[in-house]
Amino acid sequence: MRRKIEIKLINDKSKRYTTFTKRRKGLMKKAEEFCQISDSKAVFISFSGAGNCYCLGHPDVDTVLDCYLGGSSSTKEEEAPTEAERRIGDAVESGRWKEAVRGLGLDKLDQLHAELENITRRVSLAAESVNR
Amino acid sequence: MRRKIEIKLINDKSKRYTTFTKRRKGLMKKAEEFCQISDSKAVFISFSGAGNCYCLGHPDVDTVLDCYLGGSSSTKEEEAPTEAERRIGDAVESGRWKEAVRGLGLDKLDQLHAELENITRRVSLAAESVNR
DNA sequence: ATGGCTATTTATAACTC
DNA sequence: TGAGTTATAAATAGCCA
Repeated sequence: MRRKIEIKLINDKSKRYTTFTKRRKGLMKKAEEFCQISDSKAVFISFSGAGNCYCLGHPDVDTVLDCYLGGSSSTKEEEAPTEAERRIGDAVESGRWKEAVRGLGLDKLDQLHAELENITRRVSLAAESVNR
Repeated sequence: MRRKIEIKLINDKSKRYTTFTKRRKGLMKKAEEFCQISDSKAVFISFSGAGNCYCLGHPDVDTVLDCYLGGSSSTKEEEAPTEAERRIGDAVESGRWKEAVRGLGLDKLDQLHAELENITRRVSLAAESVNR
């Protein structure tokens, strides 16, 4: 069935798009795992032939691009939250995030589940290391 | 020999670095193949813990970054999510929610910790009850 | 297009030197 | 450390519903 293929441009348009989609999904999954497992700053951005943009970044796209482009904002501290940070912070404080979670699909929930276990562990560790 | 592993931060530093190197190589190989086979504009950039930068781009890094930075509003997902889904989905994908969490006080963290255990349990239960 | 389904290929975790 | 080895897990090319 499956055969080894040569890595060169696929000429057939529909086959190329199918492969683009399948491989992009695999690549982004691997990139996410890579970030979670090694805590590396990383970014992946891809444009389809139709011009659609697919991207992911850890801790986020802009932070990694800042590092790459030489920006000084590479070291994020607790000062000056971005719009996104403020938004999430508000959501956490108000409890509205619970509403949002209800709307997520299974794949997003899986992803969130994994992240939650990570952050739960991290929060526990951080809490233990604090004098109180 | 090889066993299935859970995707979470590897705590052991040397093991983490080994995995970082191996997975980064695999990822970059796949990214190159992806670009060659589908002629997608794509870029991958990663920073090691030591700050070393590894990157690749097709047709080249700067071209893709120009598309991303100057380009139109990026469609991160192909579906049409609700505002809530988009907000949380974006936060999960980018990892920015982790930044927001860092700004919370101890009492808020305690509260969040409890909520996380709840939602984690709920997600597990929901996942188990779904046919897949 | 979209989403499975294998038969294979490919990536890689654990191990060794 | 870094560079192989190998047994296993994961990705995916070609099909088809």
